[in-house]
Amino acid sequence: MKEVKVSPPQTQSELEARCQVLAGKTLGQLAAELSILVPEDLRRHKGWVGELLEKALGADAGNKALPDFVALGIEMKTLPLNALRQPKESTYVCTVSMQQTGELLWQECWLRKKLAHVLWVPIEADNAIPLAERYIGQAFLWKPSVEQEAVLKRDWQELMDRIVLGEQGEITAKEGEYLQIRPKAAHSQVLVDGISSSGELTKINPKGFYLRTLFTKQLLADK
DNA sequence: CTATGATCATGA
DNA sequence: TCATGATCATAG
Repeated sequence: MKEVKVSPPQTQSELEARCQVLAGKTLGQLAAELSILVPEDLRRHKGWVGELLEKALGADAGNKALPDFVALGIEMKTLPLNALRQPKESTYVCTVSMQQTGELLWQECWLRKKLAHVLWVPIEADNAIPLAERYIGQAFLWKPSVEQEAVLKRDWQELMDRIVLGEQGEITAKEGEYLQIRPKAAHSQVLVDGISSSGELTKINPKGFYLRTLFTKQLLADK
């Protein structure tokens, strides 16, 4: 089995056309076309669906800190759906830098850049459906509305303010309306440098920004 | 270790 | 039941 390589889309309409073709296929069909093996389940392959879709659409960013479709500046995210066809999980966006001290600008932050233009790909994710039989839905492009961006900016600023104050150890996933901060690491024993409230260097568990399911439900409803 | 891709699994 | 906190895989 040799994996099929898909070239990067050159235009947005080319990307949309590829999504049109994917919609209505199962993950098993798509994997077969690309000569990729379907795992038993996702327990030890949590990123498999996202990686499959990136390959199918020709994402070319690899694991670099760039949008998936570099030339188009578009980020791709899968949107796992439950049996009710509603988003089932929160969506990971990016890592939180734990040693910020000075001024932080929303206009320049990584999170805003990542969410500037997103291709959402809904995928059946009900665990009652075998992985290979799950259907791919109709993908849609999204840019934050003025209202959405205002809330994201507020959440981001409130959370980043606490990190600047050295309170990152106290942040829980309960904070934030659309955004939340949760652990993002191989396991809870992984530690990175952070700044404590007294300004000292301290070790803490890495964290990431996630979009709440409440928010992605809205996106799906509004599309 | 950091980035990418996320879902798992348990307590409330 | 469901969100929070924990965890899994891979590349560079």
